[in-house]
Amino acid sequence: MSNKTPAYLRIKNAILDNIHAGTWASGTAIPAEITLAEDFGVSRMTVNRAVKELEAERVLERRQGSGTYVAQQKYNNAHIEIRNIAKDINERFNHYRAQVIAQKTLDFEALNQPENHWLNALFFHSQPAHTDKLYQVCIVHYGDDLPIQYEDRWVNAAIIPDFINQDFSSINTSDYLIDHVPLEYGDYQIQAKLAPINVCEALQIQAYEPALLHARHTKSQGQPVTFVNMWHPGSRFSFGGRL
Amino acid sequence: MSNKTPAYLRIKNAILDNIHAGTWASGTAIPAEITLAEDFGVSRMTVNRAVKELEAERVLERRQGSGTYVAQQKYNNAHIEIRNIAKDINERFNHYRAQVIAQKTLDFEALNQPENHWLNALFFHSQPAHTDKLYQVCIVHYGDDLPIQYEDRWVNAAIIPDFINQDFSSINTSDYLIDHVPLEYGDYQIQAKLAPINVCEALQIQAYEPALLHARHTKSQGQPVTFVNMWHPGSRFSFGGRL
DNA sequence: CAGTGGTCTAGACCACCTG
DNA sequence: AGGTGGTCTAGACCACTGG
Repeated sequence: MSNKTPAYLRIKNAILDNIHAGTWASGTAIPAEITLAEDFGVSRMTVNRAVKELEAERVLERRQGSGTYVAQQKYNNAHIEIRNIAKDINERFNHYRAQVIAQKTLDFEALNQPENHWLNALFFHSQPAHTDKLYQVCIVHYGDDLPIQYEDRWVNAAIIPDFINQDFSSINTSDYLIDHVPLEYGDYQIQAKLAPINVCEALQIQAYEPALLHARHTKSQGQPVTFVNMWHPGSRFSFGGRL
Repeated sequence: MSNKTPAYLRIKNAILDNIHAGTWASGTAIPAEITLAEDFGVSRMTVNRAVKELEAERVLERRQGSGTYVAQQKYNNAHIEIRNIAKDINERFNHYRAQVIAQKTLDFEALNQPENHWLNALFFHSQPAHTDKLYQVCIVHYGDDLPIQYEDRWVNAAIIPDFINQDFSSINTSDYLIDHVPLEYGDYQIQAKLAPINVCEALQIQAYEPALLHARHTKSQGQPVTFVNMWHPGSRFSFGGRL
């Protein structure tokens, strides 16, 4: 009951609820800042923050002098596609196989361990609630029995509670996520790095062999859904595309 | 002041200037919000906006109760578009400089050397004519005197005969190409690799440090125009973007 | 023109970190 | 305990859009 949740977050969620429920359809204008401020009993600056953040997350679009509109559902416009490693490997190799290394739940207590604080920053504004949970899976993807990708993924349990019960040696994590949530926003980073020891071993590479790290953070309707580190052996993997 | 630029932008730029000038080094704390507010003669909320945006841009890191710190600067680049390294570096660093390492012409005889056969495959269907020529340029791009990119580029002389006469320490190769030929198609590849010795030296990195290689092949009206290898230090460069 | 978002103020209370 | 960022208020003026 007692919400120590910041007002701007309550407003963001309320707006998202309205969008999700279909009350505010894509392309239509939502109430003006001043109206929302009155409705929620807060100052306009607080509403402004909520709306501005949803704009940054591409849930809303604002036009000065005109209004604030619900953004159109966006398809994948030729940016980095959400790649499916299973399909990619099947295109280039004869045989694809996934080996699940770990599959576990991080509860409130685990999230409060210092080594997991960076996850809280990504998922829970650094302040996990007692009910917050993350699922973690580590999967090695093989092409013709050669490791191609080490996938280290965290998933917000509140959004996809059933994620942890899947058999990811037969179901691809990306496929499962795409089927169960509309992924609408994310950022990624691609780096060349030396991989940690355990990753090197899983990928069957030497410690000094460059690895290609593809990290991605994905949100759906303003909520962080998943963060994933995808490590690839530099010698067996490259990232390609067309302009 | 009667400047038309918003106060929060002036403050952002002032902070960036201090970082670029080295006054505020990576990892050190910058003045508190209230201090900056007094210094700039604005309210704390205005400073808050400036600092919060720089945090979102990963220029600063904030810790509640502790302070605001200059983040480890890491170069970031979206690789979807045809990017201009000069512009990118100018956005991120104070000073951009290009050093031309080599600039030469490969004639029919040179193209028939075994070590150049792969170029023939890319440009001339493996069968160069006597009149076929390629230009080659090697350029190191610096941000604040730190090497960010080693550019090794080959250009089809038949399409842009005047390419070789340009001064690429002042003109960007991409700019020149875009201005002189309609680039309509290309493919790229991104790899993690150990760079050749000469590239390591030019980039001022150790031989075992992973490098991020971005290779691109561009065509215009069905004719191969340019092939380029762009090497980046893994420690100072990453590709990033949004979905 | 009236309504909207863009920006800004001068305060305030709180949670958190560090000495 | 004192300083820091996190949040919030109740106003304000401006620039822009639309009818």
